[in-house]
Amino acid sequence: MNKKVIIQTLEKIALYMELLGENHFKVGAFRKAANVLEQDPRSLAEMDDILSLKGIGKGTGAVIEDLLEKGESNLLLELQETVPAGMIPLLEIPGLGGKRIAKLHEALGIDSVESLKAACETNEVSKLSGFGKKTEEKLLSEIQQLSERKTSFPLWQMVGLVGQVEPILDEIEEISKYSVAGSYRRTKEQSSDMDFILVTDTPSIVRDKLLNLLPVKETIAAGDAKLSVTLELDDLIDVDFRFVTDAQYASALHHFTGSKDHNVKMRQLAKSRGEKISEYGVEQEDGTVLTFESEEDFFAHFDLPFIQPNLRQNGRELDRLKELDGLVTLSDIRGDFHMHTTASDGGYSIREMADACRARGYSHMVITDHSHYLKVANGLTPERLLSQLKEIREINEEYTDIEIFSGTEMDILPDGTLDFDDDVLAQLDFVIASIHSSFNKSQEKIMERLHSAMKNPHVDMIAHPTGRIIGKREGYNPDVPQLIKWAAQYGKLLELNASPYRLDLDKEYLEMAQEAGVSIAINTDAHATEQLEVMSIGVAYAQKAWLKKDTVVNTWSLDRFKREIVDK
DNA sequence: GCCGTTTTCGGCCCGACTGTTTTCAGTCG
Repeated sequence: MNKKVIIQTLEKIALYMELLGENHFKVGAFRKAANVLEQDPRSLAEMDDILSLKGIGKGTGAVIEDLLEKGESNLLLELQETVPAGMIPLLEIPGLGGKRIAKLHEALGIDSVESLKAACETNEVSKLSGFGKKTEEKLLSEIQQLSERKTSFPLWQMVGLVGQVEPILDEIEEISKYSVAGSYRRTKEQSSDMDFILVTDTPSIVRDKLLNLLPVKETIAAGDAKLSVTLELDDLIDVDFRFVTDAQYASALHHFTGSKDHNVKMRQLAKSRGEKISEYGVEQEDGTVLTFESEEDFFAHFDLPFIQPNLRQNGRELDRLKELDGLVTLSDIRGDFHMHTTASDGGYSIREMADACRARGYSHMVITDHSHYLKVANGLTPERLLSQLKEIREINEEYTDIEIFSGTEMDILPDGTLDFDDDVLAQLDFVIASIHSSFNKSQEKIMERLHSAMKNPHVDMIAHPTGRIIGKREGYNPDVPQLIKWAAQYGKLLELNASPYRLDLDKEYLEMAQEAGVSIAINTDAHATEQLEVMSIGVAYAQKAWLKKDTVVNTWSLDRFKREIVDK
């Protein structure tokens, strides 16, 4: 038995109970128990006190004991007999929750999306009390859209979608100030929708202008406090606009930035002090509502330091306040060690990349074009690489304010060999090894390839270690914990690729790597000068993983980088 | 279902909006 199975079982039980219309606190209790296990860093074998953890009681404890003893849960088996599995997707239909689904099941025997569709079409649903004609029509249209609509948007896509809305907000003069909120503001890998806080004294005017100016496909809700719409941007996406006054802005921004768990924690804290947090401010015991100039002031009111949006995750950030000061920040970054030039598939010359890095105030950088195996990217042959090295040495002489190192992003070939011989690698300052081919081989094979790169004394770093493209492809599924062990053993760096397409390694693994004493390099993998800017996304993501300044190689001084990496 | 340094019962974060109702339940974030 492993912890994942227990967590999944508890979550499944919650799901089935929800479908039965069970009390949502009861449903929540199972979810909470799953969450408690998930948040506990220990493995199952290390947890001798599992049944006495806060949040795990008689009911959830019995499920865990069942699983430990026989590998299955009686409760889940019973639920699965009562509730047809086809009902689970019903929860994805907007407007349907546990109560209504339970009612549909009980009254009309609805047990799947298909049977719900049929019941709507024969107008049986609108005959039920609590359901009406409008609801029936809405359900039909939602079912129609169910398969067509995307439910999550990767960060790289969100950057573009948010960028399509903001210029329209800039146009509306009645909006004095605005900010994007929600999971996008928290640098989440994927978001399901977009949230904006708008400051205005005339919400109804702003609402009407938004409805006119935006590509609205459907209006979900339109009140004086909020407007919810489905927009037809590059994709169909739901967007929430909240209208607040200037005084309410900080509280609203905090509230709608979330995460939900973070907010729950903050509210519990407020409650323990006799206060009440809402999106409009902090209500005192005498009923007066305090508002704040900024989120900083809001946190300060609770004697807390500013907790930046990307750290507002599962609520445990409130227990890690001591770590806040030591986290890596963008201003700590002194260099970028993975970028391409026109020599392979980049868009700019060495000089242009160097000037862009100087403009960012970096003290050092590494040029790392692809190696010859990667034909599609015009990878460099050994000859071209060595001639580039000469060129870099010469250009480097011209600059006094930045040190340009010569490197490569070398392919690890499908058979596990490396794309350059040791005598070539020995001449370079910095060697990245990456997998760009044969993704679909067994994990064992992939690990053999990675191990062969790790063992090579000239290799300094493994780039984008899992090969994932967020929301598009999984990558090559390496055994990352093992990779981290090797990195510690052989003294190699692992990359946090800062591209919003990648964010690879994942934050969970970054935390594990830091724990194991492995140093991380945050790199943009820039193929153009403007892509050097995604460093800020990389750093924000590193903070989500609680990476300390010293863990991140990019914060090291030029001297230390030379000593511990280049001259190693 | 879980929890308790006011509690072993009665809370559990809080508010907006809609549709179906005649004052509110359900859903959502």
